Order: sequence, then C-alpha cells, then structure tokens
Amino acid sequence: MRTGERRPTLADVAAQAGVSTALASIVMRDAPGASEATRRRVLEVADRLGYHPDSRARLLRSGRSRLLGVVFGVQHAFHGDLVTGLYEAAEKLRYELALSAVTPRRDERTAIGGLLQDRCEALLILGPQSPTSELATLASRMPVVALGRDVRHRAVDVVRNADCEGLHQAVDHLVSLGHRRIVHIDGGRTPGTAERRRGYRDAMRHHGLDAEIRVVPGGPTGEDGATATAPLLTDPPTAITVFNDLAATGVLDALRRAGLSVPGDVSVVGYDDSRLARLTYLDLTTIAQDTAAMTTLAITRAVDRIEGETVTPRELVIPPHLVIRGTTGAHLAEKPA
Amino acid sequence: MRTGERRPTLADVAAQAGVSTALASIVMRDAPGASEATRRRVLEVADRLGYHPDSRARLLRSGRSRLLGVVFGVQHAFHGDLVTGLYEAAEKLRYELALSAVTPRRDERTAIGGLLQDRCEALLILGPQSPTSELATLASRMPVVALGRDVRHRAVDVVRNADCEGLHQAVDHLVSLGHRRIVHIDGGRTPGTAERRRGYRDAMRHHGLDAEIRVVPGGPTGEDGATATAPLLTDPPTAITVFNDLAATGVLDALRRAGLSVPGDVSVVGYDDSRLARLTYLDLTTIAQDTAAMTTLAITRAVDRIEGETVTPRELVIPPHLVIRGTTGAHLAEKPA
DNA sequence: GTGAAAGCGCTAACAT
DNA sequence: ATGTTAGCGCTTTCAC
Repeated sequence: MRTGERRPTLADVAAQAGVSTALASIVMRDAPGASEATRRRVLEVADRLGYHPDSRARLLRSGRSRLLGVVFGVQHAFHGDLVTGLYEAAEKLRYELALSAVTPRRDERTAIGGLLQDRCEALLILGPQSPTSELATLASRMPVVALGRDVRHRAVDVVRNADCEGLHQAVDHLVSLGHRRIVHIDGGRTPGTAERRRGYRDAMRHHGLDAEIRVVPGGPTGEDGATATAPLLTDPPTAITVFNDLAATGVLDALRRAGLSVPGDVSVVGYDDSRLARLTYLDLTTIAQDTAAMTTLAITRAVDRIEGETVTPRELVIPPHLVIRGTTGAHLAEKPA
Repeated sequence: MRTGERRPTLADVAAQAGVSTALASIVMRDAPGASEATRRRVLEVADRLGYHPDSRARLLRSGRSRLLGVVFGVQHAFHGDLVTGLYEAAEKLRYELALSAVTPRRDERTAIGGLLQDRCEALLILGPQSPTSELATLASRMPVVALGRDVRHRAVDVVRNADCEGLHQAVDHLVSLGHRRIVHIDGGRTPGTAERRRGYRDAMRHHGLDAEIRVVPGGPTGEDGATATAPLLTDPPTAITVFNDLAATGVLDALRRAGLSVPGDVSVVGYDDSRLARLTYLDLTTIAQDTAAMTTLAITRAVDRIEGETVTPRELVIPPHLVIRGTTGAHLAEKPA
C-alpha cells in the first residue's frame, strides 16, 4: 500500500547496494568512475526500489537546470506542431522542456512567471503577446527567443516564418497555372498581415501584374474570410490568396454558396498548412511553415545564448514551402474579349 | 549585461533588506510573522532585484511539491480545453500543474517519466493509452487519475464523459424533430465506441424504434465518416448520429456531394463540440462534454487522494449536453407510402 | 574505484 | 517580530 511509504532516495539505493551515495550518484548519472559490477548492482537496486532521481535536488546542487521554458497557446493547433519539434530538438542537446500554457483564463505573464520559478535557463515564447518592454526586461535576465512572431528589440532573439516569401510562392504557383486576376484577402490587424500583403504585392509586380493587384481587408477567422469574399462575387477573380487557412475555409464556403466551383471557377490558397487544410473534404492548397527548421533553430539559439556564444543574426527568418492540394487548378481559358 | 550575473537568491534579498533569510522567507511566502514595515521593505528589494523564489529549493525543503503532473496530447484540441480547466481548478486548491506532452515523437511513457522526476504528487492522464498494467504500477506509487477514458483497475481513478447518455440525447433530439430512420456511424476501434453505440441502441429502443436500429462501422477520421456514408446513399435515412465531430464532417461532405441537403434531406449530429463543430460553415449540432465539471472533479479527486481522504466512487461519469446548431432540422413529411 | 564531507537555496523548528 | 540552526536529496570536490 502507498500509505506510510516514502519515495526511495539515493541514500536508500546506496545503502541497499552497499556503496556510498557518491558512488551511487555516479552510476545514476551514467558518469565515468564506477566498476561494471557496481554499476549493475546499483541499477538493479534502483529498479527494484522504483527509484527515480529527484530532479529538483539534482539541479539545485549542480547549479544548473538544463531546463528550457516554453510558453505556448493551448488552443493553437500550430503551437502543438512547434512543441513537438521543440521536444525533439531539446532532447538532442540534452536539455529538458518545461511547458507553461496560455489559456483563455491564464495570461502570458502568469505562464512566464511559473517558468521563472522553475529556474529555466532560457525562455521560448510561441507567438508572444506581451508588450515588447516586458519581454525586454525578461531578456535582460535570461535568453528569450520569440517563435513565430516578430519582436523588435535587440535583446530578444526571433525565429519566424518568411511570411513575405510565403505569399510570393502562392502567387508564383497561381501564375504558373495561368492565373492573372489574383486577389489577396488579408488578415486585418493580425500579426503577419503586413508582411504577407507585401509578399503578395511584390510577387504580383514581379510577374508584371501591377494592374491586377487587389487587396481586400479580411481577418483571421472563417467569418472574416466569408465576409471579405462577398464583394468579390459580382465579378469574381480567378484566384484568391487568403491570409490563413481558417479564413480560407470561409472563402471556400462563400464561393460554393454562390454557386462557384473550386478550383473550376476560382482557385484558393491558404496559409499555415493547419490540420484544417489537410482535412480530406477541404483539401486546401496552402503555404506550410517549416516547423522542423524553426524549432531546431530556436532551441539551438537558446542553448547558444545560455552557453555564452555570440550569435548573429538576432532574427532568423525561415522560408516556408508550398503544399499543393485540391483547391488550385489551371486557369484554362480567359473570358473571350 | 547578463554575463557574469547571478540570479538573486533569498540571501541576497535578505542582506539588502537588512533582515535574516528566515524573515525574508516569511515575507516571500506571505506567511504570518513579519511586521508591515519589514514586509514592504523586503518586497521592494525583491522586486528591484528581480527575485523569483527557486521552486526547486523551496519544494525540496518543504518535502512536498504541491505539483500535479498532467499528461496531454498536444495534437488534441479537446485536451486543450481540459488543460484550461485543470489550471483553473488547481489554482483554487493552491496546487500547480506540471505539463508533459505526448507528441507523435514522444510517447506516453516518456511523458510520464518526466513528471516522475519532477516529484509530482499525483498524475492526471488525459486519454491514457498505456496498458492498464503500467498504469496500475504507477498507481501503486502515487494517485493516478485518468481523464476521458475508462481504465479498469481499482487503483486508478477515472473521470469521464457519459458516452452512453450523450448518444441518448442525440437520438432524443432527433426523435423530437420527427425523425425515425436514424442511423449511427460508430467509431470503429476507437475507445468509447462501444458505449456510444450502446447509447444509440438503448435510445432507439426506448422510443420504440427497435426496427429502425442500424449501426454502420466507421472510425474517428473524416475519411471514415465519408466511407461509412457511401452505402447509405442509395436509400438515405433522415438522420445520422456520428461517433465524433471529425467523422461527422466527412459525413456532411459525402451527403452534399451526393446532392443531399443538410438538414433539409438529412440531419447530422456529431460528438465532442470540438472547434470544428463551431466553425460557421459547418455549424454542426453535437454533444458537448462538460469540461468544467470533468476538470474540477479530476483535480479534486487527485488532491483528495494526496491528502489521504477515502473517496468513492472510483469512477466519475459526467453527463454531456446537447448543442443544437444548424445540421439538424425537423423531418416534416414521411415519403408517401 | 570508492568514500567523506560540504553545500546548492530554501523552509521549519526552535530560540530570543 | 526577528534570528539561529539544521537539513531536504542530491552533486561535487578531494581525499584514499
């Protein structure tokens, strides 16, 4: 029974194995300096006792925590992908992750506070929302890496997606399919909007389509997408690039309700390659962020900072890539003039 | 500059405030036994130094961690809702949460191992997948609460949704709208399938619709839903209850492709009230699990176990509720006989 | 290869 | 109200 039992400590293991705690410690840490026989004996006892080293005590003594704090939004599907990559990258460098979630009822400041108490050696913040000044204060005490969102302060490292290039790729793809009348529905006041819009404009110009440039104010939600689509229905373009996948679903819905077929009449490109985009019945062509690269770089950056390396540049901008699915198709014939 | 700086310790704060560490500790813990003046002075210094108590040392010394370990699937949107509730419930009881994620590349065993090292006093596992035997071993060492999935072992507490009742509600709703030909597409080998199927059958019998009972083998994904719908299209029922929301989206898609309107020709009910169901363009009638109740009870249960209370029953089954949206409507006329 | 002893930052028990 | 002392479980010298 559990009652009355105490968790076994290293001293218990050492005693039962007939060695000093120091030696037992060496074995448990897999450090050099113990004979094969001792090693086996100690491990056997530890296993029998169900011993797990107390990371608190261990880290307290060794002065370091080898702990990287991660602040993420528990509602953001995309953050899930990032966390997956972060675990993997951290493990390779023998660091651990301490997760702290932002929820509708738990703000970023609270989430960060928890991690500070855990003595993380660096902070990785996914889509930081705190004012730059607060992040700067933090960054004066420990390395801070912002993931997926720009933070303009010289003490904060940033790893983010090349939004601009993403929209360039979307437009390139559509142009290669024969489209010319390509509209962009932007993200309203959502972070990243400006850069994606700029990517669209640049790309259109690059293809000599200056005259066709048309940006419609939108937003990040499905309804934003649907609303923004309405005014386009009287004289629809042949293709639409949308700020993100969620808004793109609204666009798709609005188009289909209006009797237009996708991609027959109109092609649509989203952004993020979220779970949504992959749903069979949506099958949305989209721009995927390179989460593997982003997470690896973020962890590497944090660890480099911890270990005092000088690193440049402060801002790492990772190119995304196009994922072609079923919502884009060739624009075969121009309307007869 | 950060280099060369050391994090301030309680001793630093105490020294600068001109008091002993014990007194400073009292202030930081907000414990009784310090004068108002001292309190103010210490807090002021702590703030100026950017002092954060070291939870490791604190907990090491006090022998308890007041830490509840939470294992969750980072990909599961529903787990996000649960984590939100867990944070809130834990805070009320002055416990903290240690999050450990299961990802495509990090299995449940690894996730649990991390928490054991953190000296959590109990484990809350969302949708546990480990074999019962492993959970039982764990439970012999510390309180273990399984959330959202049944675990048949006397040492493991379970807090879960009343799947059976959920489908009862779905059928009741459809019957009240005049439906009689109601099909259930089940979840294949997904946990919970059997109970939801049973709920459907019971409810149909309860309404004297024994002859109409029809269960189609399905699964948890959108494609499963679409595939399961195909054989129904030759002679479609007037309503379909689907194992979960994701599969329901596949059903919706298959119906619409076949030229059937929802809810005009066929009504559809999902399960989970996931983010998906709430999307404007899906607007899916569904069964919502009561996450607030589930999380509160799970935390309460874990804490009761920690504090040695005797608690019954081992298994807490929480009734869900119907959320009526746009995919269900009245069945107006039976086909002329 | 192994053991003895000190101490990480903090809290608790006991002084004063 | 405040200070002193001991020690949580571990790692780290530094002996042997």
